[in-house]
Amino acid sequence: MKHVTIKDVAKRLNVSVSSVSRAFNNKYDIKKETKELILSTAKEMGYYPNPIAKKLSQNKSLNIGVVVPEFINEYYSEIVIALQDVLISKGYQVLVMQSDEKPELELKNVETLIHSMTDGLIIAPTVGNNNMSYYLEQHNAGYPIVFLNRIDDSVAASKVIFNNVKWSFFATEHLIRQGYKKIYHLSGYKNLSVSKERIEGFKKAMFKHNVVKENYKIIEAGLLAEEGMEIIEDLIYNHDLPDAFFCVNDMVAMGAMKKLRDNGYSVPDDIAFIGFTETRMAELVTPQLSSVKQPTFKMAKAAAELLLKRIENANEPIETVVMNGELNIRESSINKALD
Amino acid sequence: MKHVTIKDVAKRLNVSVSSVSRAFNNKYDIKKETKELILSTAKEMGYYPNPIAKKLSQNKSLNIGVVVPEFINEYYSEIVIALQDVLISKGYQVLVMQSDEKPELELKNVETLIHSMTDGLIIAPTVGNNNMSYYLEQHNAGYPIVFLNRIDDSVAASKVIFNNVKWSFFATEHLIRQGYKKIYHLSGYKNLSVSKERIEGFKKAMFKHNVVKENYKIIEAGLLAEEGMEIIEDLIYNHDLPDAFFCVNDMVAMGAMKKLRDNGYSVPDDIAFIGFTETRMAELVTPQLSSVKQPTFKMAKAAAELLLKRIENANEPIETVVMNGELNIRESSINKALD
DNA sequence: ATTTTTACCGAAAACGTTTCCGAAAAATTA
DNA sequence: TAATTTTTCGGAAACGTTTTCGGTAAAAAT
Repeated sequence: MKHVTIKDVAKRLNVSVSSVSRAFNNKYDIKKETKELILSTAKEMGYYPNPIAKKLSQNKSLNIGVVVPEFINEYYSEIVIALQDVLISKGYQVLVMQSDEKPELELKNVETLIHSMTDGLIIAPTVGNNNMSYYLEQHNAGYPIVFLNRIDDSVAASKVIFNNVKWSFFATEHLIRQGYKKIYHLSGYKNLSVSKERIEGFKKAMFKHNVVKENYKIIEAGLLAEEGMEIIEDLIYNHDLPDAFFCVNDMVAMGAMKKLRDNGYSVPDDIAFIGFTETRMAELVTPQLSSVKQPTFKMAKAAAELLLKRIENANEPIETVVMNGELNIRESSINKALD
Repeated sequence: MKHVTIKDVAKRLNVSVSSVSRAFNNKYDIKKETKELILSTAKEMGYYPNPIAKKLSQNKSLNIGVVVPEFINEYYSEIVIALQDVLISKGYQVLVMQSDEKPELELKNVETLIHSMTDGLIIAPTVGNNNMSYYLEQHNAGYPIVFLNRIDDSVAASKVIFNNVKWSFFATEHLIRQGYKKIYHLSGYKNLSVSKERIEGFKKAMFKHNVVKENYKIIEAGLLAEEGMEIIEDLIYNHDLPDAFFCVNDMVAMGAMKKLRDNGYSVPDDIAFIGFTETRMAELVTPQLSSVKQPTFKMAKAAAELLLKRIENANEPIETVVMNGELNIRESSINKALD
């Protein structure tokens, strides 16, 4: 596997390497005919510029780091795919790493990526945000970072977030309007900013509609189907079931629904459900699950573009993009008694 | 963002750059004390070797290309995650690209990866395997490639495949043993090798148990839930429903089950189901879906290791690894009439 | 005491590009 | 025709490493 280099094609044509370089990056002065001659014989010789040499010479890695908590679930898979779409089309390579919801691993990954000379970083931080000070330090030292989700509004860096408060408010209000009186929220880990925000939206709806304290409850479940199932087991054991559940995400909702069905309850006739961060499975389960759809692709695209702007111009002002979603009402939250 | 280079630390200590290099790659002769001195002041100065320069100098990119049809579904997400696990731990970076089941895009991705100087490639080829000759040409020219899934046994290259024939035989036989008389197979795209193999296993079971032609059928569905749903619509319209379905994957099975439930059929009482390539959702749907679990992590690990062996030693003989799975029987395929 | 070996280190070439600088050639102007 | 400008190109430095080669000094062997 001997590779053809720029020198080989220069030698073949008796031109200088600079001319060959010029031919490939139509940037500098070069005669049209020589350029075409160079390009055609280069092609014939099977020459492709070595990107590594290019990176070294230009002091740009054209690599971008991405750190997500996981990408086994649809949400972050879609995020990663969308990020790749945008960044690859701009000539970048994308290095994806998972933090696995572990702050130490996340920090290690970020350090690895920074020391690997990535030109910038997009990160969806995990729960323990002790690392944030390090990230901000790097950010302020001029290393471009864009945050995606899971981040407090106060952080002085570019970020793309979903309006969790607003849409969990809408989701909850929808349950109230359907006539459900007793509504529980199965929340995510409470130190996650998205969990906090969804709790806030839930509470807002309760306050607005004057639901009394006895008729709502916030229970910390987690993000996994199993965690939804466990909570339901407890609630059944304690004879403490509401009319409806608003769940932090679809997986928790599906786990909870499953456990209820297995215990003879019917959804939505006995208990209604609405999820969050819609998955494709929402339409495939019975009953179909109502949920809030997030504009994953748009969010990732925005994050990528924000990052590229900061890479190209270090003085680009920081920016916060807040995205909205849509409420998809399906069978699981429709109160037939309303008709 | 000025980076500390090897020269900076050499200058600071009045040693040569070669000594600093030696200190970092404990390969050549260097006195223990000087090495430690260099390492400690390097750390203090915040020096990290520039991997790009290292790659150029060593003529190794330490990059590995991975091409999968998609990674929005669990299966390839897990594959990618497992590949990354192994390869990153060996010091490689992984560049993942999707072919989106489009042969042209796949070819383009592979070319990009090869020209990006990746040290090797792991690929799960998509349907139109017109590209195979190009891949084999590169392979024979000394570029290390390992194939994963979706590939004919005849291809003279290293590969890791799942024993589809055997396990679809087992899955089908399980349905027969449960007493189902009329069994249809919803297959994947017929030009995909995995589809062909699963069809073969299905047929084998039919022949072994002397099921007559009128009592089985192979219907090309695809790989998506929607495609499973469409087929069911047709079958209902034609009053042509069997006792049981063996589906090419869980998504098709879930789509089909959904459509049947919506039309008043009960699973498994009216019609039984078994899927393939188990997903986490199999346990969350009602009834829980029987399926064949593939050892995703093991398969990816094997592929990564095969590739690394070929990268380290070009004369490493090619190897075919055939993996087995497990049959997970759940509610969807249990015939209550049997008791 | 002399020779030989060993341990350690520096100089410099190499990896394959880009890009600055200056010069030759061509085109334009006077 | 001479002078000036513009176009085109080659030489060489630079990017940050690794690694070969050779050399010196110290240690070991004779």
